[in-house]
Amino acid sequence: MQEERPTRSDISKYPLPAVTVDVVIFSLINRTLHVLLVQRKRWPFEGRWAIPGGFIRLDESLEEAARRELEEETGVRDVYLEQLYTFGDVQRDPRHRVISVAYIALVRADAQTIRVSDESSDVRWFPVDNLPTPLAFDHDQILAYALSRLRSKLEYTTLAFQLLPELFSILELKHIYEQILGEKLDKGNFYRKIKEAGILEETPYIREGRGRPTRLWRFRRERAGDKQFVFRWREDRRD
Amino acid sequence: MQEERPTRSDISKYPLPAVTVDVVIFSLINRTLHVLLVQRKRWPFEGRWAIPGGFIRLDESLEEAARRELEEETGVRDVYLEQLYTFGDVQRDPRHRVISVAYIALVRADAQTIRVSDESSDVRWFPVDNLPTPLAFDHDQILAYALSRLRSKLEYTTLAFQLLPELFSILELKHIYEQILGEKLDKGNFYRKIKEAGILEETPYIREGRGRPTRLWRFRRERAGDKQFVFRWREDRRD
DNA sequence: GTAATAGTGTCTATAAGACACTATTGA
DNA sequence: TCAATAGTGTCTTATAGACACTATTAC
Repeated sequence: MQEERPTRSDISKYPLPAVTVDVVIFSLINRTLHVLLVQRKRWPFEGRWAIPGGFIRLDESLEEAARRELEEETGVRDVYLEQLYTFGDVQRDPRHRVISVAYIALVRADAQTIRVSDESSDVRWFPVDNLPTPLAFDHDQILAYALSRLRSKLEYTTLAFQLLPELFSILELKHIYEQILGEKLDKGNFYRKIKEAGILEETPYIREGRGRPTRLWRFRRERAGDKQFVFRWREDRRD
Repeated sequence: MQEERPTRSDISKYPLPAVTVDVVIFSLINRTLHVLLVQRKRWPFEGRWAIPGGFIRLDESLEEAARRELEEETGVRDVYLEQLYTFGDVQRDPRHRVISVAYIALVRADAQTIRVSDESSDVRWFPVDNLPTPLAFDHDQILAYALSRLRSKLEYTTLAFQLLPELFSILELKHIYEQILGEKLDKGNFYRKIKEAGILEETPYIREGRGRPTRLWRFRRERAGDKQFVFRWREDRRD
């Protein structure tokens, strides 16, 4: 397929790749981090599970395409959405040259309803530590990268709040951090640090449970946008 | 342009966007951070400066395309290259729908030679704090993002070494950090921290200058890959 | 009382920042 | 000698981590 390098003025003369948007959708289900996958009906990789996605339309931006996919799969709007990476190996789709712009979405616990599209035979949430591997295409790689990005961003952003309901206890928040980071955190240090950060707002609500009732808190959105906010747990991060 | 959502099986029936790879090429020239820009010959944005880039070929991966662009513009191979972000707003190119996968490249000081292609009337290095704005397309935005990524990654990676020659003094390294971070660093603290990090290897070489001669060091590549290496200067980063 | 969960206090080791000091060259 | 640049030492303060302790509920 050797050819003269096309200039920007004669786009239409040259063969074009297809562009898809794939969305790795995370949510917390039963206090465990899950990811939404769809099962493929058709060749190639029929029967295998895949990250939901689809072709981009010419009249929508990449992020609009990602939001559309997300809503088609989960019926959810207004979620946290972030571009992850663009995957473009020549052979990643056996049919055509397909370049995939991958996004990460965080869906609030319990907010989601799942729809099954006509392209996939099933749609299901999987715990991230028990995935139906191997996935279709290069989706194992995409998902692994999404998880690693999630872990590292958790340490210096308020991303964890995107997974929680409006009101939550501090120990629930700690539990999310432990889920995503995959390690135990010290309770006292967590209390200290989250309170010093000043990003939580106390509410008058109390939730009763088995032991001592727990205070509920709310995320202070206005503070999260402050320039200096960092909530770091470990020093050894590298994206 | 409403249409039925295409499935992965009938790619060819639907209109496709074009995909380009743009490479933001940084280098240190006279101890100052510069970026390589090309001046456009043709409509649109003729006369304006732009980030070098070009269309992707169907037989090369995204990174291969970026390396090819880089070599076409600078003649340089074996440089640090990292995918930055994919820009896909509908109206970013007035002629067609064009999706651009942007890369960052770091070219060693003094290694580069510039070539002028037939598409641009001029190619030139610009100091990052004195750019010929506005640039063509959405390239102001791409460049601003590239700079911010460079700044934040500098704090937790060994990226700065990619800009230095094989042998360098510790104060030269400090100078790069200051250039990219845009702030002064304490000399004593810099010496302490860089030495404790264990990523520099002393060489027997000494360079003479105006004042006291200075010891030259080498970057220990093997240590840079170690799992725990971090070289952080500030705590307030956010990508 | 005990089990269960929520929440606080405190000690210590380490790292960051400020900044003063010493060292080695050329003119 | 001084100017110029290279390099070291030390004090203070902020923070992370470990971990023991107290608090409030149901039974």
